[in-house]
Amino acid sequence: MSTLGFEQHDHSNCIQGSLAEVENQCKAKGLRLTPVRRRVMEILLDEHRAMGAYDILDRLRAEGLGSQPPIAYRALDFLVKHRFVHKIERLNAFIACGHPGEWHAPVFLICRSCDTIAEAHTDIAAGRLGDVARDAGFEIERTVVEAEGLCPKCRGEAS
Amino acid sequence: MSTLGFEQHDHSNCIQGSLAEVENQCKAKGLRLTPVRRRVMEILLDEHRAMGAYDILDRLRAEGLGSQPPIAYRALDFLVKHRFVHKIERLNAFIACGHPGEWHAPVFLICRSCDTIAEAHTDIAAGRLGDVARDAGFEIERTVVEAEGLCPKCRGEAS
DNA sequence: ATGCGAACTGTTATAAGGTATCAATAATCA
DNA sequence: TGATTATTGATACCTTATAACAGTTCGCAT
Repeated sequence: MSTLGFEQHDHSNCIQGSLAEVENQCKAKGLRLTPVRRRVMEILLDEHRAMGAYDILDRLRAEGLGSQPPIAYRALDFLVKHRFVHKIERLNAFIACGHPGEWHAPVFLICRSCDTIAEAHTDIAAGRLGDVARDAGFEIERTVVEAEGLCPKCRGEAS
Repeated sequence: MSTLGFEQHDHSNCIQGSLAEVENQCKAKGLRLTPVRRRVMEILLDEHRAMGAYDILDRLRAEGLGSQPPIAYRALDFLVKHRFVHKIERLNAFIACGHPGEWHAPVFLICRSCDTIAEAHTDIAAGRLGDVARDAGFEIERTVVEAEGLCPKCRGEAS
């Protein structure tokens, strides 16, 4: 189990590292990290928060990289498909993955107060969810696991 | 742990029972189960599947119970708030709860082939998700746990 | 190097999901 | 009964997402 997101970190380093990792993964798998896709990845890494597709599109538009919804959605589809980016279903928003490319079933902890999102990894399908699926004879292909609540910082302030 | 949804059952009985349960819960808690709210609950019980808000609105409209989006969304907000109905975030759709009113954190198993959805209950926050949250110092208030894959029936057919 | 198929981009149009606002009405209770 | 609150009705609007098709670029086999 590992968690990222509520701690401080060297962000410029994290951007470079993640981007390099995405590039490596693409090279290794023969995927095309085109300028739009690369830029969407960079934007999400840079902002380090969940962004709506139209927020991303606004930034692309400002940079002359495309101004219509399909441009952003197609890039996001690619990045999500290859697990470089995750979609937060609860928020209809997208966030850069903390472990790009590695196989994992992510778990998100969403703070309703400060909107920070932590991404954790644990073999959730081996836990209760796995029990439930096994019991029902259900074969899991993808999971959406999101918890909403208060992060450590906001918990402290609320009390 | 309990699962409902991939088995056959006496549906008219299940509708009556659930509706009676909702009525009881409302009476007990002093909630107003108005005609629109009651009808939305009935529609969802009747269809026994995840429905979009606009699907529900179409049925309300046909019955003269309101024709504009807020009518449906307000009724759904009420039903979701009091846990008589759940929202499936992955599908932007709503489904009648299998255990109306009881406290629970639902888990959904969504079949991508036949669109059937099973609702299971397990104390998921006490499992891996709980571990992750505890580790991060995060206080969980709500959870979204949805698995996509193949139900027993479609698994059999696919092989 | 050239031509072919597949993948990607650009563009238009539109579908689907959801909310803000304010006026009118109905229920609750002092 | 009158004040208060919850609910409904209606208009307008915003956000999120996709379909469809034409044009372009890429990668590869000849």
